[in-house]
Amino acid sequence: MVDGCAVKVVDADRVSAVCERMPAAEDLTDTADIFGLLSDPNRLKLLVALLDGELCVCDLAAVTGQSESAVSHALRLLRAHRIVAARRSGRMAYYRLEDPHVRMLLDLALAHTEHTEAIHPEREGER
Amino acid sequence: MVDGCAVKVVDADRVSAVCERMPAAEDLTDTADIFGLLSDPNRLKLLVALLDGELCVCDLAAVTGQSESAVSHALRLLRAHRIVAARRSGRMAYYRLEDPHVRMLLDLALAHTEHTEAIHPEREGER
DNA sequence: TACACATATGAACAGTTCTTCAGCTGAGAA
DNA sequence: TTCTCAGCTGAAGAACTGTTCATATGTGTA
Repeated sequence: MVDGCAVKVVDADRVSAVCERMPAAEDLTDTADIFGLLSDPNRLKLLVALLDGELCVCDLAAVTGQSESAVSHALRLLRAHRIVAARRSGRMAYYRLEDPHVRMLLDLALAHTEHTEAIHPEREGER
Repeated sequence: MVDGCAVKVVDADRVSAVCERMPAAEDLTDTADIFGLLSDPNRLKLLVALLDGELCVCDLAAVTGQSESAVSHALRLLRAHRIVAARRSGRMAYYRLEDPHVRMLLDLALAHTEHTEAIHPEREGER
């Protein structure tokens, strides 16, 4: 299970302990993928819009201020990862947030950024 | 506060209601930035390694199987966003996870991926 | 002092991701 | 059937991101 741990370590015990607890590489990349899907402001806005319930593509475009094409591309990606799901009705497509796990992440993340008074870093902070 | 909402909407009421609840664009981009920092498997691995406490750069490199240079670059980014902080001791630098908000996101995300039995999608899923 | 070591940094390249544009599909209305 | 409308898609270019290599800084040791 241990990859390249123990090459030139300082605190060998802590290193192997941390390696023990390290999740499988596959789980880490899956998790990173989810975060990646949430890391685009436009996609994030779409998902936030869907927190309250389903919306059709053109309403999503209106709410998020994106082109319908851009929305459609974004939804396709999210749909491929089963984060949203579509319900079709005539020529309309209604999307909803399907992944409860992602919903929790969104709730947690938004709860914080709204409280935290904009600590805009961006600067090379050393302390 | 409402951007370009109400252009060509289907359900005008829902659209304006959702626009009301939509967080400020600035908060959304901040949140997206945080998710972006968590969206790289190597950076994620570093942060997970730091969940239990501080580690020096070379131990982080050993644990995560990355070059020390790569680790240093990643830590610089995370430091600039105040997600990690460094403690210097001689020529060593010990890093710790500084942002409790990010810690919560990591805990939540990992708790799920470990339970959820690999629902590897990647396919164009329609239903 | 000179050297070795831990970490930091800048620049450059490769790979990925986002956006836009043009055209496509399929459902409903005329 | 034909037209319009909602949504979908692929391709192409631009913008961004991560990695590597070479070099720099700064601390402890000889």
